[in-house]
Amino acid sequence: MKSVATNNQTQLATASADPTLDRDAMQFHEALSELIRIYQFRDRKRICCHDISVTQCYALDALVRRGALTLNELATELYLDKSTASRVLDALERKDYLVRETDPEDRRAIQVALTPQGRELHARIEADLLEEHKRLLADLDPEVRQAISNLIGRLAREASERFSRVDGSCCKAQ
Amino acid sequence: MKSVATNNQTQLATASADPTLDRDAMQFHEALSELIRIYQFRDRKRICCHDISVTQCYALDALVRRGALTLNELATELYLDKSTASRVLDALERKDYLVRETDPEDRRAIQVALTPQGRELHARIEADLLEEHKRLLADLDPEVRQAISNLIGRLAREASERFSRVDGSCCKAQ
DNA sequence: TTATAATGTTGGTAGTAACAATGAAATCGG
DNA sequence: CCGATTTCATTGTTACTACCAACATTATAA
Repeated sequence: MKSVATNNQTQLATASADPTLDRDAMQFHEALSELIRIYQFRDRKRICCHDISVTQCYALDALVRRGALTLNELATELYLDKSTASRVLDALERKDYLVRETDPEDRRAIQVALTPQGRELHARIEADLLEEHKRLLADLDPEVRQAISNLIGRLAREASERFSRVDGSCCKAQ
Repeated sequence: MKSVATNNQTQLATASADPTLDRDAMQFHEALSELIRIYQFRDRKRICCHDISVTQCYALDALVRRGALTLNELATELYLDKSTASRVLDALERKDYLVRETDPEDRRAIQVALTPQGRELHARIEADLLEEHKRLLADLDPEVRQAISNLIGRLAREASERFSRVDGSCCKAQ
């Protein structure tokens, strides 16, 4: 179906229905790949500022967005193993960014809650990112900004649906 | 909403010049964060299909885009330490996706070149991604597709400039 | 009550990535 | 030309991440 060394097949697949789709998709693919690539590398060196890692940052963010969570909920939210999530919490708890509290309704479970320091760190990181994004948007027209946000939001939603549907566990790698 | 309860200064900074920028930037920030987040998690489990990791995939991609490279060039391209890049090559060479060849002009250096298998794997991965992106774009108008690609390309370029300029080595983490 | 399931923790293992040190080859200065 | 320095790639070491499996504790079902 998709041995692409040649591009005849993909053309055949959709050319009749939508002649520009292939070219548009190619352009989109190149642009998005580059964007993802840049942000991914940036993540390693910049998002995780102040003294936390990328995963820890996502954990903080999840706790701000969703409020106090149990470890299982957090692990699900972050697509992590619960043991990994537990260790992520260890690190954040050591730095006083959150606390584990036993759930009064289910004494097996814990409620993970941010401390003021954790909330403050998250706010600082968010503010930094927002500032960056503001600079990126500054010289665009307001209606273009709106269009971008809408489109990116839509992309995110569609991507999310697609990825959650498929879920083949690839990448054991080595 | 969100974390930004704290910062009046960002409002002061630009409110007079551009009244919608703050709100637009906020929306953009949320949309983009979500997109990045989704792609980042997907990376871990899906891009790296077939039998290679994310980093290995980027290495393949760099070799396709830039042709044969020395290890140093590749490490720079991937923002990796030389030693890490060398081990990435180990893995890919073991799977016969590339070969190391001594550079005839500098016998300290190696030229890393893809094998036919490596090229074919890259083509297959690209084709998969392209197919996904095609599906994402399929129900958008052609002019909207163009606008998206242009905007994303621009975002990538601006982000790239910004990130390469700053380069504070954060994230020692733990 | 006992059996089963769920929650979170810990141990073990593998992979990733950085820093440091090394060997080998090229380059520079005298 | 020769020694010192620099550059290129690799190996050793260390730290972190993430997965699986096993476990103690608690909840729920039979």
